[in-house]
Amino acid sequence: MSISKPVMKEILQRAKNILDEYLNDQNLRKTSERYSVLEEIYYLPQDEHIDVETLFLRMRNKEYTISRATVYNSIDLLVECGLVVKHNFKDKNALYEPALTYEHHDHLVCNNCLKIKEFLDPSIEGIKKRIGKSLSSDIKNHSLVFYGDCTIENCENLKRKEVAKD
Amino acid sequence: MSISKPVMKEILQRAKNILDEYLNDQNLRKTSERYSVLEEIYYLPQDEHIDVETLFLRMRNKEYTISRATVYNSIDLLVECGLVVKHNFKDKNALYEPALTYEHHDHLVCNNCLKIKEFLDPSIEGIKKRIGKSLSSDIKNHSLVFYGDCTIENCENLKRKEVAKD
DNA sequence: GTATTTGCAAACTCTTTGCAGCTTC
DNA sequence: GAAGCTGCAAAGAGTTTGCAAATAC
Repeated sequence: MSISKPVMKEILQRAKNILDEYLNDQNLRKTSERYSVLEEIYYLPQDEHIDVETLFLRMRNKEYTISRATVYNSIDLLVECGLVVKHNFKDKNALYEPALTYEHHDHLVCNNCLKIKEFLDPSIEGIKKRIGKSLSSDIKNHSLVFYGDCTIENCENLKRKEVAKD
Repeated sequence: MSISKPVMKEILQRAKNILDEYLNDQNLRKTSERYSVLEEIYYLPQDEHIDVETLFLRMRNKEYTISRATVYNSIDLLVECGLVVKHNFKDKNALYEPALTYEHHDHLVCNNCLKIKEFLDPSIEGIKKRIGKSLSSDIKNHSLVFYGDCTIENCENLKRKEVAKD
């Protein structure tokens, strides 16, 4: 399920090529910031998603001297050209992940520890087809999120701790 | 598919009873604001969803003298006790709808006119069961949203208009 | 009567905007 | 060199918080 480093590099290269092409087509400039943000997001391990602030701080702690505004701008551009996926999970900031790395997948969020797991179930495609037909829509993409309680593992109940009053 | 007025009243009454019970159980107070917000949300026609600001203004334009903060508080409480559902559609404010009125359903958002349609497809339950088992989670609820382009009707391309530069 | 809830305004968080200076083409 | 992009700080939008006054129990 996880991806080896050489394969990872290859995927990142593919992503950069797509970005090249997109920037060319749209007559936009190839700034180093745009490629850095792309890289940073593509280096995320599976099951990990990142918000703008964390990404900004992480890049600042490295050699980059990027600004928050540029992170926002670049990330929007990457979402637009389909290289990055944006998620709006319930009661969380917007979270981002690479679009090309892992097969298309959906998400399960634990109500207690807030951990996010990924899964894949092909029958969602059937629903998509049926509904697209019956509601006259050319369905381009979807977001499927399950919310539940971990039944095994050390689920930490972060949320409950937060809410606890004493 | 739509609900007659007498049935509507009955559903609202049922919602109020559940709220009564919840407030009793939690030792919270039965304030008129909480019931007014519930009512206002339950009066929404099908396919309509409301955000906090619109709800606040709508109530202010009626006989109510509710504050924004109270709308936020009440609505959170109603979500907690399961009477109201909160949605985080892509690039939209949080939107709310009644939980008891129509059968559980999912949503299709048009990428262009931003209209929201509702649909029902039972096979989502199968996916839920399978994934809950394989990822060891007691899945309580889900959010399924399709994003597409209307293929018929007068789809107004609101979004494209907004983005247009000339 | 006491504790909770409300209303208001101020604070906070996340995101966008305006603009001078820098970079890409 | 012109247009686009960046960085910064300030502004905006949506939401939360603190506190005095009002209300439920």
